[in-house]
Amino acid sequence: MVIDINLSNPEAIHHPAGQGPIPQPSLNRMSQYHHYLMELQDQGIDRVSCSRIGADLNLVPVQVRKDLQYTGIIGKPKTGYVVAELILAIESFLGWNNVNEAFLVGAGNLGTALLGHERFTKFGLQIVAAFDSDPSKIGQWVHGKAVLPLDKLADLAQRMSIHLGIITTPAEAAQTVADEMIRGGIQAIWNFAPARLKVPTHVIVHSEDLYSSLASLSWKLAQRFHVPIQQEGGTPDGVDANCG
Amino acid sequence: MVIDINLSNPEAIHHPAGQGPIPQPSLNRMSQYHHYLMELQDQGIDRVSCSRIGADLNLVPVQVRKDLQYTGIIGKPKTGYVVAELILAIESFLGWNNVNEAFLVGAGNLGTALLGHERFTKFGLQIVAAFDSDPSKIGQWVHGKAVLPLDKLADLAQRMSIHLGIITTPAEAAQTVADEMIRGGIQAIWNFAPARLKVPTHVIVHSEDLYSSLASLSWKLAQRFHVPIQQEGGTPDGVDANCG
DNA sequence: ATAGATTCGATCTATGGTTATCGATATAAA
DNA sequence: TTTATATCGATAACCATAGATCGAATCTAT
Ligand SMILES: NC(=O)c1ccc[n+]([C@@H]2O[C@H](COP(=O)([O-])OP(=O)(O)OC[C@H]3O[C@@H](n4cnc5c(N)ncnc54)[C@H](O)[C@@H]3O)[C@@H](O)[C@H]2O)c1
Ligand SMILES: NC(=O)c1ccc[n+]([C@@H]2O[C@H](COP(=O)([O-])OP(=O)(O)OC[C@H]3O[C@@H](n4cnc5c(N)ncnc54)[C@H](O)[C@@H]3O)[C@@H](O)[C@H]2O)c1
Repeated sequence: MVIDINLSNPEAIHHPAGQGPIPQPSLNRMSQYHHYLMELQDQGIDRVSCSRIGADLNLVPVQVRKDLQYTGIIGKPKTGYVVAELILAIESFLGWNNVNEAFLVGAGNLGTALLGHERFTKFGLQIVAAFDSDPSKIGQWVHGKAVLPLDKLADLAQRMSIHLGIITTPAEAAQTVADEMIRGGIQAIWNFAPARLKVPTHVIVHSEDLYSSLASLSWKLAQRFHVPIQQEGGTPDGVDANCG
Repeated sequence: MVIDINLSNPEAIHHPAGQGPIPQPSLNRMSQYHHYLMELQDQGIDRVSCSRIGADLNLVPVQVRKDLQYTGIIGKPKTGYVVAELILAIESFLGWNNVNEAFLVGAGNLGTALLGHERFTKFGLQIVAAFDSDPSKIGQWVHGKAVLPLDKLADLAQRMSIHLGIITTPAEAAQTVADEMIRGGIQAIWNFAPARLKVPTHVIVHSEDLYSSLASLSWKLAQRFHVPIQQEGGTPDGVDANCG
């Protein structure tokens, strides 16, 4: 999910050159393009067209073209784009060529998984420390990162100029943690707890709602089994097969 | 990101009573409503209006009303909805009152986190077994679930009538795993690997693309720091604060 | 009992994102 | 060199979703 979307404030999202806003869905597709292009590069393919990308990613070519235009890349008729250039364009567009140092709070199941995910560094995300409130976890090391007491967060974030916070605590604690992060000057929060965070407008919050995805999935699955009668001229199962 | 959306096929999504399609964004919001209503119930509140919900969830009341109508719930003017009824309506709508038994493949970092998440059972998801290809993991128990060899999956899925598969393997293995799941008659796949799965049209795939979220987040963060000049009458930072 | 306030449900409009179309341009083949 | 074809980039049409409005229903307070 993601889905997601659901901009409570439909304020335009502007991209660096100021050449107009970028739709959130386009932004979400960027990492797909990036991943796909990396595969192409591994295969030694150095040029690619929107039609090719679209065919492989199940998108109409014109949508691919529009999305890529936001990165500022310029393609050549008949040839398409240079894969290497395109990858760089996307990485630069997303800011993946700079490192974002982050603090993670909640060294539990999910937090541990994220802490152990080295691949994040390839995408500019460097989790530098973990925080928890559980005395038995404080002082331990998880995947090479120290678990510190939560009350050290704000001060450290400020001193280390950390701008990104990741919340993997239970929902009940999420707001407290977010407040603490903001107190430390953190600008953006990646929230995995199913909670609506109240934050000042200048703070970016991106909530990863797994339950929302689960809802979507189980609804579709329920459709599949409980309404086999429904047949009104459309597809046998009126449910789209691929979304995310 | 949640997200998403990105229906490659804009085929209508129909809901049980066949009273028209439900927008994917509405579906995604359902779990938010559910979570919020549970909180209300904990606080002993038994009635709620769309205005109230909207105020608390940062949505306009009319959108809340529309979303809730999809569940078939019927409200009373002046009073609003009965919280308990509404919760049941949403759960029944999403199929959360039935149990979805699932197989998980890839008992690594993320897989372990999911296996250990008991709360899923509250939402109808019961992960009954894990699978892996790593001989050192096979035969072990993770959070009380056996880790079995992948080649047992198809047969077991069929015999146990498992309809849901969860993929938490590296991207390279995802397609193989998906194929195996489909061979076992699995109808829906919750995919956490950053890979586009090719599946028959009758199989539902929901990809949880964390990199996509990360992209969105890091783009917004990059905006924040690299374009402080941009000031064209709108908000100081033209980036929306809350999305998911 | 009646007046007033509030909210639901339905219809209509606006916005934003997706998709189709068209001209321009670069490559490849004749 | 010329011609055919594929692809880009821009514009325009289209469609889904979000948001506004309005009448009808219900509750509360006088
Ligand atoms: N694990 C999953 O698969 C999964 C799936 C979906 C959603 N989530 C959500 O992710 C979050 C974390 O899930 P989890 O399974 O890792 O839970 P967990 O219980 O394993 O870990 C939570 C951690 O947060 C710490 N914590 C609690 N209160 C804190 C506070 N006030 N300050 C700092 N740390 C605090 C706990 O000590 C613990 O280490 C939850 O909100 C959960 O709903 C998890
Ligand atoms: N851990 C995270 O925080 C995180 C974040 C974003 C995305 N992801 C994605 O989730 C997936 C899993 O991540 P992870 O960190 O748990 O990786 P991991 O390496 O810890 O675990 C992967 C597991 O899959 C198993 N596996 C490999 N090939 C297999 C096959 N063919 N059949 C069955 N099992 C196989 C491995 O033995 C291992 O146990 C990856 O695709 C990763 O990109 C993970």
